[in-house]
This record gives sequence, C-alpha cells and structure tokens, in this order.
Amino acid sequence: MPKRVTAKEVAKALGISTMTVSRALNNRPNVDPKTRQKVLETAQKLGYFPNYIAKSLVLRKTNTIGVVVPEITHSFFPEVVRGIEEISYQSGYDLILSHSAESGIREKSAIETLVSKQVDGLLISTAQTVSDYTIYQQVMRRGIPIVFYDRCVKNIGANCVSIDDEESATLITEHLIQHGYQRIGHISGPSQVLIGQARKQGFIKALQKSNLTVDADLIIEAGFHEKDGYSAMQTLLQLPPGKMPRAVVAVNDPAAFGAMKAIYEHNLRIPEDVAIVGFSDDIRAELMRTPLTTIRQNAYEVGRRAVQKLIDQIENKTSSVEEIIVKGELVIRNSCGCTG
Amino acid sequence: MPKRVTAKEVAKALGISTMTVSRALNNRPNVDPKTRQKVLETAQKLGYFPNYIAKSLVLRKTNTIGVVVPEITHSFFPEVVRGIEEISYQSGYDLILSHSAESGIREKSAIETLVSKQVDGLLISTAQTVSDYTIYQQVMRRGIPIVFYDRCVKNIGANCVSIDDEESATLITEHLIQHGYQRIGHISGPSQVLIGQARKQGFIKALQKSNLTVDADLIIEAGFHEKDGYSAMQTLLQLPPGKMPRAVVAVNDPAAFGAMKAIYEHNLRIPEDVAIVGFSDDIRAELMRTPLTTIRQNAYEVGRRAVQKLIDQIENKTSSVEEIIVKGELVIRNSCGCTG
DNA sequence: TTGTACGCGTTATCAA
DNA sequence: TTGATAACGCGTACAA
Repeated sequence: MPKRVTAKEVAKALGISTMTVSRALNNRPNVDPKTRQKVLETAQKLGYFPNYIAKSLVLRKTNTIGVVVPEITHSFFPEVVRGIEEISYQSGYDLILSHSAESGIREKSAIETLVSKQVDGLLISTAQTVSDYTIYQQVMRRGIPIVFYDRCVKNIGANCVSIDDEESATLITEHLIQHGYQRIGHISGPSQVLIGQARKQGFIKALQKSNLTVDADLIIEAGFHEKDGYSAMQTLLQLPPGKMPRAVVAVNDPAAFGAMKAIYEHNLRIPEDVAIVGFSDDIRAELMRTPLTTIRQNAYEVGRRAVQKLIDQIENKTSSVEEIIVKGELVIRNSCGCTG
Repeated sequence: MPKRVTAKEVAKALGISTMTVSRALNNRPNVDPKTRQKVLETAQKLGYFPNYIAKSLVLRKTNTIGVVVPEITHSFFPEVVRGIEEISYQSGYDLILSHSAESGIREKSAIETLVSKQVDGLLISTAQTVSDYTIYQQVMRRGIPIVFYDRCVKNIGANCVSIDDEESATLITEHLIQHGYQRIGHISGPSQVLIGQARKQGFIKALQKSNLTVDADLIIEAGFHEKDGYSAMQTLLQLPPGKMPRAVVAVNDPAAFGAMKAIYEHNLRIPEDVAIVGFSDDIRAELMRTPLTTIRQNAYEVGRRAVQKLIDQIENKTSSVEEIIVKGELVIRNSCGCTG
C-alpha cells in the first residue's frame, strides 16, 4: 500500500506547520513568497494531492452537482449532459451522474445517495413513473437546491428549465395550416405523460386559433415509438375518404417515421397525399425518402441554462423561482409540403 | 439555514452514544434489536441522512468511480456510459463523469480532480492529443486502479477493454473479398490515431491473407468525418478505369456516407459499380438509399466489462493485467453487394 | 507571517 | 451490548 502524502507530510519535510502549507497551497495572501515557493516545490516533489473529501467535510461544500437522467441512451439527454458539463466545468463543479432508468424507485434512491454524498445541488429530470414529490421537498428543505430540466415538477418552489412543447406544437401545426390543410390529425403520446399532453394542447390551440374544428376522431392516442406511430396511422388511414386527415402532426419523430411507413404501405405519397411533421429532430429525420419537417429542441441549451441557474442558487446569486423555457426551432424540410 | 441532523443528534434524542447509532444504522450484528428499532425510527423521524463524506474520510473509500469521456456527444460513449452505469449501480458505486473534450490538458486536470476527490478507481478513454503517460502512472502508483476503455494506453500495466478494430476490419474486408472483388480501396483515418491504424492494418491483413496485392494508391489517408470520406472518394474516383477500386472499406460510417455521396455524384451505382462498407453502425447506416454494410461495435458491453474489471480490482478480487477485447459484429446490408 | 487548538461527521479500537 | 476516545485530512479562529 503506497503511503499517502498529506499536507502534514509536506509540512514535516519543511519543518513548518500544516497551516502554512495549507495557506501556501490555497494562495492565501498572508504567506511569505519564499515559503510559498518552497511549499509548492516540495508538494510537487512528494506528489501531494489535496484531499477534497477532507476539505469538503470542513467547508461543507463538495463542488459537486448531482445529475439524475431518466434515460441516458435517448440522444436528447447526452446533449443536455454536454451542456451541463460545459458550464459546470467552467465554474469548477464536477458531476455525479445517476441514471433512474425511468423508475421512480431508482430515482428516489439515487437522490438519497446524492444527498448523502453532500452534493451542492441537484439537476433532475423526473422518471416517467414518479408521482410522489415528497423526496424533492425534503431535499430542498435541507437547503439543497434543485433545478428540474426537461421534465419538471411544478408548484414545489423549484426552478425548472424546459422545452416549450406546447408552443412548439402550435408553431408546427400552424405551419401546416399555412399550407392550406384543413383536416389535420394528431398522433399523440400516452395521455399521462406531460410532454405528450403539452404537445396535444399546442396542436389543439393552433386549430382553434385558426377556427378549424377539432375532431376527436383525428386525435389518436399512441406512444413515442415507431410502432405506435405506425398503428396510429393505420387507424387514421382507415377513416372514410372525407374524414381522412390531409396532414398529420406526430408527437415525435420516431412516431412520424412509423406513420410514414404506414402511409407508403397504403401507396400514398408524402406530402402530395398526406403531409406529416414530427417533433425532436431525430438524426434520421433528414434522411427519410421525404425529409421530415420537425421541431429542433435545443437540448444543449437546456443543460446550460439549468446548471447556470443551479450554480447561481448554490452561490446565492439568486433566489427567485422561475420557469425557464428554451424555445424550439422549426426545421422545415419537405414532408410538410414545402419544396426545395 | 436548516440545521443538519447528524448521528449525534439521533444519539442525543435517544440518550445513547453515537457509536450505537452508527452500529444500528449499518446493520452491525452487535446491537440489541430493540435499540436498533428505536434508532431507525428516530433517524427516520428526524430526517437523518448519513454523511458519506465523513464516512469516506475515515473509511478511505468513496464508492465512487471517475469516468473520463473524450466526447460525450459521439453516440458510442453514451452507450458505454450506460453499460458502466448499469454494473456500477448494481455494485453500489456512483459515477463522476468528466469530459476531456479530446484535450490532453483537460484530461490531465480532470484526472487530478478525480484523484483529489478520492475516487476508488478510474475509467479512462484517452483524448486524441494525449502523448504524456506519466499522469496515469502517477495515479496507479498511488494505488488507484485504472481501466482504459476503447482507446487504450498499452504497456503501463493498466487493464484495457477495447473493440477489436483490427480483427473487425479484417472481417469486413474479407466479406468484400468473398464477393469476388479484387481491387479494394481503403479510406483510412488520420495515421496518428490508433483506431485508424488498427483498421488499416486489419484491411491490409485481409488482402494479404487472400494473396491480393496491396496497392498504396488505393489507400487514402483521410479522417473520421463525412467530408473526409467525400474528398477521399473523389481521389479514388479520379484514378484511371483500370486502377479504380471495385470496392471500398471506409474507416467509419460517416466517412462511408461522404464516399457514397461522391459515388452518386459520379453517376455510379452502389453496389453495382462500387461496393462500399463502413464501420461503427451509425444509426443512419440502414437508412441510406443503399443500406450500408458495417461493423456493429458493442459499446454497451465495453462499458460493462470495463467497470466490472475495475470493481474487481478495487475490491482486490483480481490483480492480473489483461486486455479484454469485445468483438465487433458484421452487419450485412446491401452496400457490399448482398441482396435481400 | 506563522503556529496551536479545535471541529467537520463518521467509524475503529479497546475497554466496560 | 454499549460507550469513550482517537483518528481520517483539512480549514477556521485565534494567539504568538
């Protein structure tokens, strides 16, 4: 076992006290430049590394942020993490990454561990099955700030950075309306998931703003995956000719891909027979036979804004509770009917 | 500032010593069941959370693993992280994630911070610009085990888990040879990057095994991006008809995409005029006009094997130094000349 | 400028 | 079964 080099060793080697070593190493003003020089040299020579664990214990600060991610393979989240990482690195914070795997139980246990590890703050995107918010409140009562990102919990006094799902859905639906389509369908997400609800609301709002009738038969509750979009589109395509939608807003890109497959299998053209748009700008969207018009979500920016807010809170620069919305961007390709 | 609940508070509330509280909370055998029960209850009631920082200080163990990732947005790495996370979670370790952004300087500073935070072990995929290995050796001399993953540093006594680039390149090249192609070109990576070298070696080895001549003019040193593949292919397409390759092995999928673009722009067909294969099974590979035959790298497995090895080392279950190779898998689509 | 005493919250050790 | 004491490595507060 290699013996560890502590500040005490460095002090002993120089015949001075550990305090002087500590001061020299932390660039405190009140230390003789010559002493500092010697301390730095011998620290270097002895291979001294400060023990942040000990430091954290006394300072009650770990310079560590806990990040809870519900699904690390979903490409949105690595992007968020990159944004988080960029800002936290600049501010001198490290990240403990926890994966809840969409399980409320794992999320709770992850949060408890992070609190025990004394993180200075928490960045959380809630798992889909979470319904009990007491753990969040407990944590905040301990003085540990939480900023939710992407999937938020409202009304518990925590900050929140999210994509404007509703407004973006309105935006893209209105784009279809501008093409002159009157009968527009919606392949929605599961009704209990917040982002699915928001997008559906945005869809409906766009129709209402243009005084188009909202036909419940044209709104199919499906899911976020390709197969969900495929079967939902099957249902829409079996409607009588007069009822069939001329355009479709899918809850996300994978669902749109599934829907496109169903459309092609019915020997219909996109966008000539049925226009379709997605949501999230999947990397495959522009590679489709007819490139998919969609909404690009700025995951990177969500991450940046969320940590920034958290760090501000940790360092007491701000105490206001706000809901930061990162706008989605309309990515126009051809599936909506646009050309070129 | 909310007052923190420590073991001492719990002890005081019950009129017992902190040691008994500690023992009860850690499920030690030598504590009266009734006492334990009372301790657990009041700990719960008072909202006690153990302070792992203090615990780590005395136990000299943090149950934390440092992970250094060179590029978090490259889809390979989130997959690896997921594998790491799965095993580490099961074993009770948390992950501190650091991003080197392909910079040797940032990597070094990340490692230093992780060591200072007293991680129990390190998982590192080296940044591209790294040439100085002393930091790795320093860390290992302190008794902190390192397992390299994907991008390894050999001959310094560290474990290593990687994809078998060379063998996989041989595999996919031989697949082309079996199609009967004789003149096969290679769009390679930058010569200083290890995985580029290995793939090129594997390519050459396959030709040699089949007694095909290795023509230096058919090996174009390029890069890992689409534009690199595009311009390299331009060069190959400008060779005189008798010299032009009948098939091409690209160093990775993006390079292959670029090459395909160049081929189409020359009004040639894939695979009828030029066959092409890639490497890494990018999500877009199967969506190309002619779906791309490629090698699927099991990033998830790389992560799992790497942490497992690291944890074994941390817990002294093993001390042997080995090089674990995760095999690549040939994904046959149509760009190689296969049909159906 | 430098040093001493003490505390951060926990556990190991030894004694009761 | 339980408790007192010391220690983990460092920084604060005060004294020299």
